[in-house]
Amino acid sequence: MEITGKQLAIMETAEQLFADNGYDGTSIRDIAHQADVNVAMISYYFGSKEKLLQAIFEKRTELWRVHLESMIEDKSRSPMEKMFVLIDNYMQKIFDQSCFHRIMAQQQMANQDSPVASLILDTKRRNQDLVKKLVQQGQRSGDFKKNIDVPLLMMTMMGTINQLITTQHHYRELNNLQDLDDTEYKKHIKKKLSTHLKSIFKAILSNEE
Amino acid sequence: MEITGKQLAIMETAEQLFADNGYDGTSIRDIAHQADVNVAMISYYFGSKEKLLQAIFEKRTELWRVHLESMIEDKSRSPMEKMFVLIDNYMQKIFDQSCFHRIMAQQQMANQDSPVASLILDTKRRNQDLVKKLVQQGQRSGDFKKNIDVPLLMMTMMGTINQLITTQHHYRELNNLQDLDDTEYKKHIKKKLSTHLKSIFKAILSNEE
DNA sequence: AATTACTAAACAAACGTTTAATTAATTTTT
DNA sequence: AAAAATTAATTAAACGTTTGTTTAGTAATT
Repeated sequence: MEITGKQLAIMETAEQLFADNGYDGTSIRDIAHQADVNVAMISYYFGSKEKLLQAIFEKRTELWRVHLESMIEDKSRSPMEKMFVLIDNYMQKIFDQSCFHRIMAQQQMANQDSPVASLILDTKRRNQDLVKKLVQQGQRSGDFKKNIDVPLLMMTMMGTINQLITTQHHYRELNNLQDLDDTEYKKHIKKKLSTHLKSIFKAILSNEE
Repeated sequence: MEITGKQLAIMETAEQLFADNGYDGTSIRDIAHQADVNVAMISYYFGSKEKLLQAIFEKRTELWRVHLESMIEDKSRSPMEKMFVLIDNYMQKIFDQSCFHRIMAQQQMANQDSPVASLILDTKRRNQDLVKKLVQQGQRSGDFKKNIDVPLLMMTMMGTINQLITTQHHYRELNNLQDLDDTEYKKHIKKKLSTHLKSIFKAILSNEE
């Protein structure tokens, strides 16, 4: 099924509204109005509200996987370098798709099983396996320590970035950065966060005494 | 206003349902049914659905503040020890009130200003100020490094714990820990997380080369 | 006797979805 | 290439539920 302009407009509008007001806090009429389409078009194109959410998830999770796999198998970088690339890639992805990421955060918080819930779990499982592979590479080459808790490491990376993305508006106010414009602010916080995470990873992973 | 048994039942039920299904995903009738009270009682006692949420927030944020303040002024502990106590206290609090914490997470994710939104922001600002104070103590005594980004440090602590709490059910499955019973599992993960966070904090804060 | 706690029923508004009718685009037939 | 037939896109209105809240009346407590 090819995606027309109108379908894309619906999906993008829905993404923003779901992120800001939650899935249940957003009505079909809200979306239709903001995307400037008739209410019936959403059922017509996607079938239902939930299937619209699914469509958004499928579109967003499509490309991410392949990217990660090839990066890990890259022979030209050291394990620690790869880990740093991973951090920057993950950050970039989430900054670029912050609305979608916020939807994902609220969906995985909900304690109910839905089509998207299992989609999220699958993605996470795959990602964790890949990172585990990368950690093992580093351990074999002697670059990394022996006892690494991969799930906890992932939790720190994802959790820290997540915390920043989900509470951006708070962070800015808490640190008196309102005078910076949006792009300036984003650049600033990205640089800071990247350095921060890398130093944490180095401290946890690195074998130097 | 004193809280009767029935009001408490409503608040506790609401807390769990809000956490599991989201605020908008939970209806007044859901709460009334599960708490075994008449639908009208919720409006009668709390005024509205939103005021019920506010009541839950006020009850939960009441005691936390005083506790933190006295802990930081404690002269018998070193700055690093205090930081470790802070980590354990924060973890304990969130584990004990995981439902409430999940509600808070979804509320601070929403990009809209509500009574609870400003309540959250206030609490965060206060907490961050207190931690900043503690960091300065450590810097004056020479225990901590000079350049510490307090907001980022907080983000890592809260983010990591948050990530664990909001995705507990995932974590358990991802690490094949289903055979452990609930209390056993909680004990296990708490111990792990505590060590993990402390080693991160030590790496970031400590002045030893 | 008067206030408080509680209930079942009703309220209007909003919800996601469907229907039936109309317009636009595409394909088939002349 | 023009006309007719067919399919797809779009609309306004209506559907039946569910939503949060209120009302008017009853039972319990003070």
